[in-house]
Amino acid sequence: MLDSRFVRNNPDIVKENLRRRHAEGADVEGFLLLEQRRLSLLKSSEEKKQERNLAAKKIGQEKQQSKQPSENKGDGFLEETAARASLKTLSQEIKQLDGQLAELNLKQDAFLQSLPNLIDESSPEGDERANVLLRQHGKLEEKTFPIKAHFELGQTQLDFKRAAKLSGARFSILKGELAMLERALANFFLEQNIQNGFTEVSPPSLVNEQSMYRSGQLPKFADDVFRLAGDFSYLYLISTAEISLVNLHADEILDRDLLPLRYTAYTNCYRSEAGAAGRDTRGLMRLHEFKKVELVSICLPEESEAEHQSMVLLAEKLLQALKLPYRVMLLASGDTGFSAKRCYDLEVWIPSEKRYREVSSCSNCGDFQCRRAKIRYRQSNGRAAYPHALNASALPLGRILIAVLENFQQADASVAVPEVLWSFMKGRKFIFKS
RNA sequence: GGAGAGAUGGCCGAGUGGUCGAAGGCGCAUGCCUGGAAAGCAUGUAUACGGGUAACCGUAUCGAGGGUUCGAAUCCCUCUCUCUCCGCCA
Repeated sequence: MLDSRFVRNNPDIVKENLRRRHAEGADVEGFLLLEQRRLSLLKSSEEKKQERNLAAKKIGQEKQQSKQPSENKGDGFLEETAARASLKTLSQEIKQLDGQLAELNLKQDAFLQSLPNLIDESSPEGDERANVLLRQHGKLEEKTFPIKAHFELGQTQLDFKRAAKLSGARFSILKGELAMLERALANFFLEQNIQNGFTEVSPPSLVNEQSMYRSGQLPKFADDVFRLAGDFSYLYLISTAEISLVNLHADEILDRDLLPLRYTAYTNCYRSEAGAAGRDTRGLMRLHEFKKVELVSICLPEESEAEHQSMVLLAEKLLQALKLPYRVMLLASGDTGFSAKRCYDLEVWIPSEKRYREVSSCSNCGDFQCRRAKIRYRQSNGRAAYPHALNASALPLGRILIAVLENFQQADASVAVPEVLWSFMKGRKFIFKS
């Protein structure tokens, strides 16, 4: 969320940002008018409160004094009731003003919640076609045999038919060696992340509405997430562990020395894929439920750039260790996520599709999420300030399984297990060997 | 699910209608003391919003929301959360 004062004082920057993000439609001018009205109401409400407080205090003091010696009372009783009557009117006026204010505050909040983060200067302008290729790693090998898509491998170990029976489309069942491979990947990712200074967290996968707002999923992306029904309709299924991890320190003022706080979590992720009907309908590419290892870092503003770079590098190293060909893209303004200032995508080579597909978005959100979530830290001058929040997948299991199955498949439809996973695979060097 | 207890500042904890943004302690910061440190002493130490170049001023906040009152941390109602005991349960 952007600071209301910032929006008030820099409406042109906000408008320009909306244009760059191809997200026009937010009524900035309307917001300015609303703020004008809100601030004038606020002023008169506070002035009336001051008047009321002073008068009430005076009554209190007089009462104290009259208690002590038994002085003359005179017709003080009459005066008192008259004064009280006018104060009562004042109180009612205040109540009315505050009612109107509350309404405007809600509108203000709704508008600010709907504004995306300011895009970083370094992000190229345009939609996804303007994304910039930063670097590429790994060789694209020509196989001597026809490549099979991942869902044509593994026979009964990758079972979409039964998954449909249990749950419907966009669900999967992994069995045997394939399930083990998924677990091996998860363990490998987690252990690498831990070695790189991230603390493992096992958080809830169901979070309340407030958590969804705080990390930026709501209100804009209500269609993309699953929500429980009935008595538990305040709970949402997380679409990424980022939600749980960012909310860990919501409403806290952190000791400066605690930063950076680096967390990694292995969780299921749930997405409605509302806008993706008909896309990636086969295989593991786009599911309602998938598993992912996520990174989140809360760090000092002056360190967030370096932190961003090192998190991308960490995710890249995982792909390198698996020997998967990938490339790194700097996302253009129109393709960068709602909460992010700047975002790098890691894309891995998918042989059956003959193209790179996204496996990780590494975002620097600046203070956007922390302001929303009221995460602060104590500066050395004693004042509280918002730290920066960053997140990255490292890495998602489904899409990495696809990449492993397809990139390392053999002529006999078996698949070579990447060497770094052997120890997690009870020494298996191949799976699907008949 | 049944019965009970509780929620106050970074932490602990006092406070049952007025001078309470809130005693006291811990922690932290600065200064004095010291060869240096500890102890001791002194001073300071919440957040948000609005106004002001600033010093500062105003308003709000004692789990959340509502009510009573001239005035609420304190009284009333609703909700949320935490803890203890019993029952059930992976």
